[in-house]
Order: sequence, then structure tokens, then C-alpha cells
Amino acid sequence: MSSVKPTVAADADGAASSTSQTIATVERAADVLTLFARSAEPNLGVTEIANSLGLSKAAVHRILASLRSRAYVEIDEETRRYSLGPASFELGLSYLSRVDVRAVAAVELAWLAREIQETATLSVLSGDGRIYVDQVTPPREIVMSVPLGQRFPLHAGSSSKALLAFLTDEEIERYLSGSLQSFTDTTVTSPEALRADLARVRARGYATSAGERQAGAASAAAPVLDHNGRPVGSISICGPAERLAGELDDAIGLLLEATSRVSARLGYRAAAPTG
Amino acid sequence: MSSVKPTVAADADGAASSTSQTIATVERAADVLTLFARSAEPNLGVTEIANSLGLSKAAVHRILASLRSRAYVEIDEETRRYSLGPASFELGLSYLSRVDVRAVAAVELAWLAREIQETATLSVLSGDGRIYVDQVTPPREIVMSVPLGQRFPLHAGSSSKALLAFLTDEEIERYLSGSLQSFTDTTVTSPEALRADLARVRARGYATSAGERQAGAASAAAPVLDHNGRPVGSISICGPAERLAGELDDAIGLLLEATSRVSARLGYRAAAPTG
DNA sequence: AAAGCACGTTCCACTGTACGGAACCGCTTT
DNA sequence: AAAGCGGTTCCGTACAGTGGAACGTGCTTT
Repeated sequence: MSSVKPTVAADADGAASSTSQTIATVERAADVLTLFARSAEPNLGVTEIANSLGLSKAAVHRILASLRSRAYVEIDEETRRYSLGPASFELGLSYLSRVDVRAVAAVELAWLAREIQETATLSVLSGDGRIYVDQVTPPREIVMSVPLGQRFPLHAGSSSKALLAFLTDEEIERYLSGSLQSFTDTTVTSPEALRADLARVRARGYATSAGERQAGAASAAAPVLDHNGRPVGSISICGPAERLAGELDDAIGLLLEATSRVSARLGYRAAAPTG
Repeated sequence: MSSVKPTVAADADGAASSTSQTIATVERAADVLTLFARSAEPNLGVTEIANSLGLSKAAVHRILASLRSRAYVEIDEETRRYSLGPASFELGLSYLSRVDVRAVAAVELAWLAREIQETATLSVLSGDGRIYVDQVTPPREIVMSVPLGQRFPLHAGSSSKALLAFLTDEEIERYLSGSLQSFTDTTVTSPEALRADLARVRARGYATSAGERQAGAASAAAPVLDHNGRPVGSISICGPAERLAGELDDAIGLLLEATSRVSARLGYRAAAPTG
């Protein structure tokens, strides 16, 4: 029996894995779009894309012509260079409209960033992981900035642990039984250690992380709970590790204020009835 | 010479038209994504998509599997239904970051909507047309709401005319020499009549429309100018025709205040007599 | 409880179509 | 004027995507 590679999350190198019943051309087109999304420059040329993705110029040109016909990319007639088009915008907007936590949390993120003078972020659950959907950075010279839209696993970083800890026991066990990738030398990948950590998170109501996902960074995060008490997102405060250490005590208090306000607006009523 | 594209919104019968050098499969995949973006429901099934687009179930399934491998769509394992994924969000966000007018104009839209109690919108130039990129609706029962992300031509509606009027003479003539589609029975499609209207718009600094693009609606709009004096967007006030008529005089004053503030923040300096 | 239905998924032989290499064209550089 | 560099187009070939039908599964109907 041949050993099976556990479906790595398709690295940018287009060469890999195509054993399934997907359409190579469509995947290539998706890669082109993602290249635009991740590129720092606003527009790209045919040769540039072909080299980045290891495709022929002809193939890239055909893909661009097709995407252009549906307004996902557009061309600058002058320079013959391509950039994203309105359909791409429409697509992202449509996704956003289904994440209404974001609208509710926006004012709280701004408040946190202003009060603590560190970056405030909002993540939501997505599949087996989470994605950052919003962030507010304070007006300082050195700030932390997180990548919006990319998926991260649930065991590394405070935003992740704040979500994972409040899932059901079955969901937690199912997650822990999967493969736990390591990001930095402080990432915890042992299920036992994680279980202990998650218990602490549940007890205190917030999670902390020192470089678990991103080396040199630190953060604290608390979950946003909906009307069923289910975690739909988490808000974090994050920044450079040394600097954040001194601010953490104040930050956690404000963080919990913010998340409880957001949870309340989503219909969550705290479990413990006060006398 | 490329024939003019009359922006067909992907007619159902996929069989037709394949004379160009595009990839049919990629176009089909793009159509699937757009279907998600335009659909009111958050998730769609294979058969549903296949019927809407006139494709076979097998083809749709393959396309979805491909898009899924790149996170553009995701699947609910329970219901086996599909929805947009984080990569779609990332894509739209990337487009947005290149349209920073939106961030600058956001507060002004909110202010206008609150003061006038009608919908305030922001459009930006895109190719040979414009697209709505933001709107703020007032808390009333009957409000106007515009479709974000779709492209509209530059001759119908106040937002369009406010942009067109401030392009260069050559650009205006080039645009007027193309085909001018009619939307309602008040859409102006004669180049001469439009030229006269645009001159009025330039003289007054704003454009008005009574149902030119959307029957039953009325609006006023003024351009947002960048540091070169070029129109990059336009802000409009719009609402039901009868109601807006009575509010228009006040609205135009506030509208011009708002656009001049946004233009100023983009570096525009009003044509001042230099020494 | 069994049958029927609808839906997502998989299989298969076929053929239409996307492929890459090279030629072409317009523009900028030396 | 020649060379270089992009973007675009052309072409025959091979293979990858196609649709119809069969399959499995969960839900509704009788």
C-alpha cells in the first residue's frame, strides 16, 4: 500500500497534485486571480504572470481574455497591462454581506485600537479554520498588520484559540485529531498541551499568544458569541511582542468589554444569571 | 478593430458565440462565481447552478471542485451546498485597496444620507463606464438602493453625467461616438442633446437626472476630482422621483459641500488665479 | 416500512478544445 | 537602423474536459 500524502493546502507552485477530478484550466485561472489579489502592484503583464505561475505566455493570455470577458480583470489599453475588474469587487462584496458580524464589530475595533494604541482585528470561522475579515491599526510608526482573507488553522495564535476553545467538545476533539502544523518555534502542536491551554482559555474568557503564529508578535483575543452561544468570530489585540507585554493587562479588560458588547448585539445573553 | 461589446450578462444558452480566443471553461467558471455574487441566497446546489447556467451537472461539479481547491468557493459538508469562500473575499478586498476614494468619501456619504434622509452613493470610473462602489441609505421605510459592483455606461443618470462632463473633450467625443444604450423612456441617446446637457453640468458643477437610468427614480450628482483635476468618482443623492423633487434644492447645496471636501482630501485645489 | 424521488457524485468513451512553440507586430532602447 | 522586449496570433497535435447515464444517499411520499 503506497503512502498517501495528506492533501497539502496547494502551495503556490502550480506543479503539485492534480489527482482529483478538478479542471486544471480553471485552477490556473484561479491562480491568476489570486496572484492579482496577493500582488503588491496594482497591475501585471502577461510575461510577468506566466513566469510567476510557470505557465506559457499563450495560456496566460487566453486566461486573461476569458476573465476579461466576464469583467474579473480589465486591461489598460495604453500599457497593455492587466488589473482586477469590477466583477472581482462584486464577488468580495457578496461574501462580505454574509458576514454581518463585521459591521457590528467595526466600531469596537476602532475603539480598541484608539484606546490601546495597538492593532485590533476581527476573525470569523471559515471551514476548518478562520480568516481575518477586518483590522484597525493605530496611528503609530510601528504597527502590526495581518493578512485579510487568508485562512489560518485554529490552534496557533490567540484569535484562533479563542474560537477553538468555545466550540463543542466533539468539534475540538475532531480538530485536534487532525494534523497540527507548526508556524514558529513556540507553536504548540501537542493535543494534550492544547487541551490544557483551551481549558484555561474557557476559564478566563480570553486567549493569549506569544509568537505562536507569527514570530515576534504577541496578542490577546476573546470570542464573539451569537444568540446560541456559538463562537462566530474573535477579536484580538496584537502588536510587537516586547511592547505589547506592558500593555496587556489594560488591553484584556477593554477587549472583554468590546467582545461582550458585540456578542450582546448578536443576541447573546450571558449564561450566568446575576442576582 | 475589436467589435463593441454590448455587455451581455452571460445569457443562459451557453452554446452560442465562441469565435474569440477565450477559454470556454474559464468563462463558465467565471459565470458560476458571478452567479454566487448576484444570487440572493447565500448558498447554491449543483443542480440549481447547472439549470441557471444551462450546463451539465457534471461540468458544474468539476468547476466547483476546482474553485474549491483554490478557496474561491466552499462546501457545507452537511447539506452539500456551496457558497463563496475566503479567496473571493480576498479578491474583492484587493480591488478595494486600489480605490481609496471610497475610504475618503465614506464619512461624507453618511453625512449626506443623514442630513437629506435620502440614499447617498459613490461611483468610480471603470473602463468605459462607472460602477457604484458604496452607498449609505437613510433609516426610512422607502429608500432607493443601487447595485454595487456592476458597470453602467456614462450617459444615463446623474452619477454618470457628473463624471462624463468633466473628462477631456476628446474622451467625451470618443464616448459619444460609441453606441448609446437606452434604459428608460427618458434616457437621452442623442449626442447633440447630451453635449448640451454636459455643458450645463460643467457650468453648474452638478448633474441631475429624472429616471434616465432607473424609471421612477431621480438624483443629483457632483464629481470628485483628484489632484490633477481629473474626475475619479462622483457622489449622488437619489431617491423616489416625487419625493426627491421637493428636497432637491437643499440636497444640491450639501452635495457640493461634500464633494468639495472629498476632492480637497484627494489633493484637488480649486482653479485659483496664480500670479 | 417500503418505494419513490431528488440531489450530489462518479464513471466512461469520445471529440472538441486548450496546449506550447514559434512567428508576428508594435514599441522602446542603444 | 538594429536589437530587444513585451503582447498577440497562428497552428497541428494530444489530451483533458465533455455529457449522458449509472450510482449512492438522504428525505419525502404513500
